[in-house]
Amino acid sequence: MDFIRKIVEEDIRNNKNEGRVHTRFPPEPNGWMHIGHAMAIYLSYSIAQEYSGLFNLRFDDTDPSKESMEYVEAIKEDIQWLGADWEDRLYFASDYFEKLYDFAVGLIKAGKAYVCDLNVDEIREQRGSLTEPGVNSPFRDRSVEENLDLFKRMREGEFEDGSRVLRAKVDMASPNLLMRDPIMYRIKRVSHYRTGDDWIIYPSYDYTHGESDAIEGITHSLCSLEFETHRPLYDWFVDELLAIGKIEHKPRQIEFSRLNVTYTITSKRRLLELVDGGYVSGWDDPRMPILAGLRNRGFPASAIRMFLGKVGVTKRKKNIDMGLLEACVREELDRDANRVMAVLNPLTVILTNYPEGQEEYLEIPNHPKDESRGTRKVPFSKVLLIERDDFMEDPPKKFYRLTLGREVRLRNAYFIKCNDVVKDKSGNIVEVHCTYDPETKGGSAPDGRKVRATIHWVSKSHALKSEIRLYDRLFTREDPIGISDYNPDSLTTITGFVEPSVGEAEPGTHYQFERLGYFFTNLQEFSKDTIVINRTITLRDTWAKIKKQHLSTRKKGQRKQKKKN
RNA sequence: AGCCCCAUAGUGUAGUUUGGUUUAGCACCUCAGGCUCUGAAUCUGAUGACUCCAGUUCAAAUCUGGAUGGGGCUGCCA
Repeated sequence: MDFIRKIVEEDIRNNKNEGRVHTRFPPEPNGWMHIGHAMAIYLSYSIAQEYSGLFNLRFDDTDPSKESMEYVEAIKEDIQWLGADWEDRLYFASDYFEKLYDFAVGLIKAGKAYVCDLNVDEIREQRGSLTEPGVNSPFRDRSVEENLDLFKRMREGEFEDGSRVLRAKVDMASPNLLMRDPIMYRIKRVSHYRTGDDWIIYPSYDYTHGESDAIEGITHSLCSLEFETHRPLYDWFVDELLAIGKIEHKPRQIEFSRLNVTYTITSKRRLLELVDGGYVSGWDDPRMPILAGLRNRGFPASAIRMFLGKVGVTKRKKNIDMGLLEACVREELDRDANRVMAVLNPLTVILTNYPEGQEEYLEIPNHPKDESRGTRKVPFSKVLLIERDDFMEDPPKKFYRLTLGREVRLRNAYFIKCNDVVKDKSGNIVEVHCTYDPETKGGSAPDGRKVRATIHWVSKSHALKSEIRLYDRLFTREDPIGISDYNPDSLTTITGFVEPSVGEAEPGTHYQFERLGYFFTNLQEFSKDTIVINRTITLRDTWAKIKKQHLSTRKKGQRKQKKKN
C-alpha cells in the first residue's frame, strides 16, 4: 500500500472528516491531458472508490488568457475514457469567484491582505532572493478601510491592468519565497470563457485552490511534487479563512511524484514544436503521449490503468520504461483482441495442385484461448499471399519457415511444400510455387508428421486492400530532448491485405493480426470502403532478437578474421 | 547560497511507522531452457539492490546524527 492510502486509512481510523474521503482532479482547461495526468486522475479517483468516497472534477480556470470550453470538453472525454467518474460533481473554480471575492474582503478586514500599488518588476525586486529576505511593500500597512475601498475599485475597473494587486500579508522574510506576501488578485481585462466580462480581477492559483477544496469538502487534495512548497501557503489561507469563519473545513494537500516515461516527453512547449512543425498530425496523433493520442493509437484504457497500478505512488523521481506500458498493452490485448490474418508485405504463393477456380471457407477460431468468442469463415483458394519475410531462398541456420523443398503449415489451413521460385528479369522473387496436402486440412497430418513453422496467409482474390499505419516510438532516444530526437520511422504507411471479416468491423476494434501485432481500426477514418488500420504495437519478436544476435556475432567474427589477416 | 523534498537490482516498487519471523519479496527488462497450429501467449530457471560513514542495540534496509548524490523553489501561470 502506498503512503497516501496509508494516510487516508489512518484518517478514517481516527474519524478525521467524520470518516469521509473526498478527492478531486483539478485541471486547468488550457491544454491536452497526457499520460502524466492520467496518473493524477486515476489516483484520486481510485482512492475515492476504494474508501467509498467521492471524486470531483473541478476545472481550475482562474487565468482566462489561455482557457477554453473546447479544452473542458476534451478533458472530460479523456477522463471518462480512462474510467474515472465524477458523477454529477462537475465544478469550476470560476463558479466560486463571488465567494472568493467575499473571502478576500474578509481577509482584508482581518488585516491579512492588502492592496499593493507596486508593479511586477518592483514586486520581484522586493521579493528578495533565495538567500536574502524580501522587504515589506510600502503599501503593506494601509488601513483596512483604504484596502477595502481600493479592492472594490479594482473590481469596478477603476485601475489599469497590472497597476495594483491584492496581496496576502504573510512574511516577507520567510525562507519560502511563496510566503513573501503572495499575490491573491490581479487586474486582467480579459474575457473569461465562462464568466465573460463579469470580472476584470482574477484570483491566483494559490489563493483559489485550497479554498475551492474547502468549499467542496475535499478531504485529501492530491497533487504532484512541484506543489510541495505551496503547501504552507495552502494551509495559511485555509487557516486564516477558518479563523474568520468563512469556511469550516480544512482539506489536506498531499504530494506525490510525477510520472515520466522513457522515449516520451510531456513538456507542452516541446510537444507543440512537433505539432507546429508537422512532425505529427496533431495533438491527438497516435504517437503522442497525449491521452487522446494513445486512444487513437489503440491503447486500451484498461492497459493504462494496469500500468498506473504497477508504477505505484511515491515521492521519488520516476523514470519508467516505455516497455512496461507496452507490456501492459500486450497483456490486455492478448486477452481481449480477436485474431485475424493479414499480410503486410505480400508474396504470391500458387498452389499448383489446388483446383483452378475452387474456393473453400475454413472455419477458424477468433481466439485460441477463448472459445466463447466463436469462429469465422475465412476464404481459401489457389492463389494466396504470404509475408515476404516468411520465405527465404537461402535461409540462415535457425530459419524454420518456407524455403525451397521445405514443408510448413498455413495457419488453420493446410501443409504446403515449396517446389519452385519464380523471379523477374532482375532476379527478384515474384512468386513461389507450392503443393498443398489435402490430407492436412485443419492443420495436422494424419500420418503424424510435423512441421517446424506455421505461417499466416490470406487468399489473394478475397483479401481486402487496406491502408495500414505502422506506428513506432515517437523518439529515438530514451531521454528525448524534443524535435532533435524525432524518430523518422515512427510512422510508415503501407498497403496491406486483410482477410474479409475485418471489413465488417466497427471503427475502434482491436485485433491481433496473427504473428504481426495488435491493430486497431481507425476511430476517425475506418469504414467498410476505406479500411484504415493503426498498428497499436507489435508482438514480442524473439526472432528479431535471434537475427540481431547472429548479425552481431557474424560481425565480430569478421572483425576477428580481419585482425588475423 | 538559504529553505524544502527524495535515496532498495537496469527500471518501477514491497518491506522502514511497531528493529529480529527476509537466504531482502514482486513486476518489467535481460539471459537460458520447456511447451506450442502465432518465433505470440504460457511455464521453469538464472543474473541482479538496501548511497556512504558513525552511533544506539544482543540484533539495523528499518531508529539517531552527519556526509554524499538527485530534485524542487526567486510568474501578477497552474
